[in-house]
Amino acid sequence: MTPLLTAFSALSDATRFSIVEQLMDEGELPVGDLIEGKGMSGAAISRHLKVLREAGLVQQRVRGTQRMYSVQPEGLRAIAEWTISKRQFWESSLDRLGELIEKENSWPT
Amino acid sequence: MTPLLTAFSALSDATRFSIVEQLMDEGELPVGDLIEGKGMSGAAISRHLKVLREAGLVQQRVRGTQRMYSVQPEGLRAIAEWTISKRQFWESSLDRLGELIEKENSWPT
DNA sequence: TGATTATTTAACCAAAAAATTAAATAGTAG
DNA sequence: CTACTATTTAATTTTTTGGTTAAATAATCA
Repeated sequence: MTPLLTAFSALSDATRFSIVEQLMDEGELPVGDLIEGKGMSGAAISRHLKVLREAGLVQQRVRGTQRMYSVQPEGLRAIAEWTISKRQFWESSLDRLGELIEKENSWPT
Repeated sequence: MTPLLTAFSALSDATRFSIVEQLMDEGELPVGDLIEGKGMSGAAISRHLKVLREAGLVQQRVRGTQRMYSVQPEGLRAIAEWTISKRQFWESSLDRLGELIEKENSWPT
């Protein structure tokens, strides 16, 4: 599977998506912190982390007895590039998007 | 499932992704044209189209005996918004991205 | 109306994905 | 070295996904 499809696939699961969001919000975290509040066994979270790792969305670092996880740009960049390359299909009606992007700062055509 | 996760899920399948790409490249097409070259039965393609429709990624229009499909911005916009809102995580190393975006045209912070 | 074309839906099956519990690994501390 | 903590891997089960063929729908045409 292409890196882009792998990234879409990894993010299509609610648990994995919430892990990525948490790492974006709170920065580098040990697995233990990622298990809390997900309503799932540590083993399940561990396997989700493996999927995210293989998709290039997160990276692992060893600190003593724990593994620290953080967001890795690679997988995300694949999505960003694709999205931007297809922007003609979503930028047309800027209604809600206007909240995020001022129209002065436009993309190159 | 949230619209964003539904969109990721819909695009994570190679066949569905290629349908979306084809519609973006060639514009509105009847189902028959989408079946060709996908190496799969029409019934299978029809079910993939249903998934894409429910994800808001494509729309259907009836023309006589055939259904014409085209890209719909909704689902795509969910991905675009999320990607842009998280750009700090992928814009850092602009190496390959520089090909798409001139640095003068930057996003608002 | 009856046949033809285009597409969807139904019933079914195999393969992949996601969860569980239990066992294995690895680092740290006593 | 032994025990403890943190996390991963194994074995197993359940659920979901994606494909198939056959039947159902719908519009058009002779």
